[in-house]
Amino acid sequence: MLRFTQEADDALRIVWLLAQSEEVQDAGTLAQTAGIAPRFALKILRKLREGGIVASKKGSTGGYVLARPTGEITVLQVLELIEGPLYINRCLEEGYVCSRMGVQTGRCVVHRLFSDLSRQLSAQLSAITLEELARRDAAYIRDQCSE
Amino acid sequence: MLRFTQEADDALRIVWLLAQSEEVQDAGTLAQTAGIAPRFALKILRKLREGGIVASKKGSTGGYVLARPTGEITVLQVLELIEGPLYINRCLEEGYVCSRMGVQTGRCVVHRLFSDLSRQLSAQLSAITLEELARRDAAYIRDQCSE
DNA sequence: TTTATTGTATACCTTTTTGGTACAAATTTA
DNA sequence: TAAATTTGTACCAAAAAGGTATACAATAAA
Repeated sequence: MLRFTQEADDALRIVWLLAQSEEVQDAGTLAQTAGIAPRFALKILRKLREGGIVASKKGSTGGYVLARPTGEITVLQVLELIEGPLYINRCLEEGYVCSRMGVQTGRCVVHRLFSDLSRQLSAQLSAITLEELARRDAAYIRDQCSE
Repeated sequence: MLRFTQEADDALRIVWLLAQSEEVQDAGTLAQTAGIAPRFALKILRKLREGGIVASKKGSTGGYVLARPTGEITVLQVLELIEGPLYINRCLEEGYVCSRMGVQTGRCVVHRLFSDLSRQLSAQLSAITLEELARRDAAYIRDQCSE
């Protein structure tokens, strides 16, 4: 149905919250303010940590922080970390063998169409860093207030 | 996982095949040349018919034809007919109520991000008609041969 | 050193989506 | 009438997604 998963959406929200403050935030608080089931948030946080987007600190004053500056984390990185490589259609997957409609000769129209779209989308998403997102947010709020 | 469904892909292939020839083509033949399970193709063809993209003719010499000229059928129309409205994320759906992160004030960054992306993608897909697709295909083949 | 708090890891369950099938009925042509 | 085709409804099975349970390990503060 061409949807991002809930999990990817949630991940983005968590990362966004972490980008809003420099301080360590614990999983429970993050989950609550983002509106995510606590256990599920932990699952996501683990993936973010393994992917090097987030760093964790254990113990009673523990929690999570961004592992890198906001200018070095792109939306695409977050989404792909959760969902895997961004391919808009099955036939674009690594190692996918398709025997239909001229693929043998590299002439499948459908394949090329999806391939182009997928590339464009990836390019767009990798151009948006958390820093950029914050800039947009600020600009949006400014515009709202000036009305 | 942000994938178009197999069904949408199949629908596009069927429509593409129909666009290649003016003649009536029966479901069996279409299914075979497109590499789709025969019964499944029928299911798709029914949707395409209800959606006014394809016209059908019953009886022993029956089959399917495009209901409109190729310049008046867009890729978006075909995809949305199968998958429903193109929303890249849940929170963009009609009537979806989201209580998270400033949506109340219309300030949810994530929502706006997905909203923008979704709109862009829709615009792109609705700009591509079957006619345009054929043009691209011809251009592609021309380039291939000139090498 | 104990205890509370937090993260880590694995396995499991439930629901939804997706892909595909069965079968009977209706329609047209030969 | 017989054969070939579309039509329509209902159903089923596999996969993906979303979320939970349980047990365990690490850390910091009391």
